[in-house]
Amino acid sequence: MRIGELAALAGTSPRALRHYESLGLLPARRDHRGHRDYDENDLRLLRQIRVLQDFGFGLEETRPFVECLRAGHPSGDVCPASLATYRAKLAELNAFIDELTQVRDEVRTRLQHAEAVTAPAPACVFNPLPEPPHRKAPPCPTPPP
Amino acid sequence: MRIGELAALAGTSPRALRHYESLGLLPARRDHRGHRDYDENDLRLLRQIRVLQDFGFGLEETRPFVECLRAGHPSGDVCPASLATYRAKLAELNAFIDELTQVRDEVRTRLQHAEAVTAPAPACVFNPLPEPPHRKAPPCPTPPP
DNA sequence: GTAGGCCCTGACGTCGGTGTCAACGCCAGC
DNA sequence: GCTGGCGTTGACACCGACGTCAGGGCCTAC
Repeated sequence: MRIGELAALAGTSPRALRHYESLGLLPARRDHRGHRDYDENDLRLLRQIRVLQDFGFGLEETRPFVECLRAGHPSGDVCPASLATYRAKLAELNAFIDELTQVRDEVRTRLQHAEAVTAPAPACVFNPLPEPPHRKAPPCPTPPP
Repeated sequence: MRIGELAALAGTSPRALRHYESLGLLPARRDHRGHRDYDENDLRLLRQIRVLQDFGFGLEETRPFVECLRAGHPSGDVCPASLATYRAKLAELNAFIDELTQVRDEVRTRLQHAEAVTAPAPACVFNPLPEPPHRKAPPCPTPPP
C-alpha cells in the first residue's frame, strides 16, 4: 500500500512516515516508480509507534518495541530492551509527577496566601452572598468547570 | 550595577537578561556609554521572574507579576492579573498531573503484563532463587534503585 | 493536451530559553 | 600603545516531531 493509505489507516500523516523512515524507524520498500510501498506488518509497527507516542515516548524510545516486533515477536514489549525502556519511562514519569506535584502545592499555597492578602473575596461568583466588607471570606470552593 | 553583576546576583546570565529586555520584561536604563544600568529594584523583579520560572512559568506568564511589582506593590502576586495567572497555572498543572498519572498507570500495567509474559523471571537479581523452568514466578518487587 | 491527484526530495519554519559565536567599543593598567 | 576584561548588537545553534512550501515526476481521466 502507498504512504497516504498507511498514514490514513494509522491516523497520521505521510510527512510523519517519511520522518520515521529518515530515522530508520520504519523503512519502506519502493515500487517501480520509487514510491514507498508498505504492507500489513508495517501497519503493525506503525501502530506500535503511535501508541507509545501517545504515552509520551519519544521516537527513539519506540525503537526497541519496533525492533522487537520486526524480530517476529507477537508483541513489541516482551523483549528485554522494551522492558528496560518501560521501566525507564516509568521512573521518569514518577519523578516528573512528583516534581509537578510539589510545584502545584507550592503554587496553590502562594495563590491562597495572595488571595487572603488581597481584596476580601468579591463574593463567590456562582454563590453570591452579601459579604461583610472585610477580610477572610471562606475560600470559594473550586467552581464547577 | 552592570549586567554581569546583576546576572551573578540572580544566578543567571547576561544573555538571559538581554533576552528579558528584548521582551520588554526587564528594560534597563543606560549609562553614558550605552551599558545597561540596573538597581536594587531590578534585582527584585528579576528574582520574581526566576522564582516563577523555577515553577515552570513561561516568561510571558511572569509578566503580570513583574508589572505588579513595578506598580509599587510589595509583592508581585497580589494583583488580579497575577492571581488569574496563578489560577490558570494551577489548573494547567492539575490537568497535566492527571494526564501523566493516567499514562503512568497504563505504562505500569503494560510493563507488568509484559513481565508476566516474558521469560519466567530470570530470578530476581537481588534475591536469586533456583526457579522451576516455567511460567509465572511471583513478580519481583521493584528492586531498590 | 491538460488538469487533478498522488508521489518524490530537499530545505526551512515552529516553539522557548537561552548558549555561543563574531565583530566591535570603551576603559584601566602596564 | 597594547592587552585584558567588560560591555554592546546581531545572528545562528539547539531540542523534537513534524508542517509546509518549492519544484518536479508519473499516472489517469476528460
